[in-house]
Amino acid sequence: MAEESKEKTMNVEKESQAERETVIHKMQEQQPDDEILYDLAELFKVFGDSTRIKILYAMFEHELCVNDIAGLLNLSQSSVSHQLRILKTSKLVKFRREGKSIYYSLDDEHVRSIISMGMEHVEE
Amino acid sequence: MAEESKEKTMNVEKESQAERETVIHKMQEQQPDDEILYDLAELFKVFGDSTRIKILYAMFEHELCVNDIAGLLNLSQSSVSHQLRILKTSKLVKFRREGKSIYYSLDDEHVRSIISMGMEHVEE
DNA sequence: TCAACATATGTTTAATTGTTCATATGTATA
DNA sequence: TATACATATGAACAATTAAACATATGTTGA
Repeated sequence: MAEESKEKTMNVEKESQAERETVIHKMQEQQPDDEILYDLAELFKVFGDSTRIKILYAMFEHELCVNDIAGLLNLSQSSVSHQLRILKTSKLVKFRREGKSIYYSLDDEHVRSIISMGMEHVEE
Repeated sequence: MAEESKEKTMNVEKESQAERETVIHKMQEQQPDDEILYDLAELFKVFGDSTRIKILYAMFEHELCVNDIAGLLNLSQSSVSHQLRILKTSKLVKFRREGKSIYYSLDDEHVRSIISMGMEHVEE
């Protein structure tokens, strides 16, 4: 009796173990291509620098030119320009020229959403 | 006449320039504390590594133990464990012990949302 | 308690990356 | 077109960090 119960339990465990392996196997197929996950990581890497986050956040409400940003955040013009290039390349910001100045702004709503979600997580 | 028109234009430009400066000044006050933006960047930094993204994505549907992950993603046990520690510290994953194994899963819906948002941006 | 398994941690090394300084490009105006 | 202003770019350096290897901790069952 105790023997049977034990065996039964073991069988159940074996089965759920086998099931788990099947699930895991399926997951391996469902997992997106490495390339896409690599791109995804690259995207978050761009958000993962405090200077760039400050720049992005500053543009939340209003477009800004390079000098505005440098003054606002107390950063060198060069540093801001380098970071804006990275943000441009990742399509996180867009820009328009007006005379001598170039005005930058957030490229789309995804950017806002991602930052907002992150904020919610951080503020807990 | 032409003179007056020019002056008027200049005034308008001056005013909007002053307005812009006011707006920028307000922004400086609205900008969250440096510390929060620093934490936010730190959070995204955690998402900004392809190994960690792969691990997180693997856990999208199902909890996994360290060995599962290592096997699934073809990573060393050590590497997975190190990365899980980082994910734990950032509260992106939670875990429960079952016998010898420790099962990890995504900590909350924010994690899923942030990754999904990122995916949408990348897939464009 | 001991052996085997699962996970965690410490350390070293190679590669990545943000900033700074110097300089270049581009634009408007006198 | 010459000068000043706004932005971009190149190169060098310092700091960060992921992976690998070795080892430690913790758990189970004999």
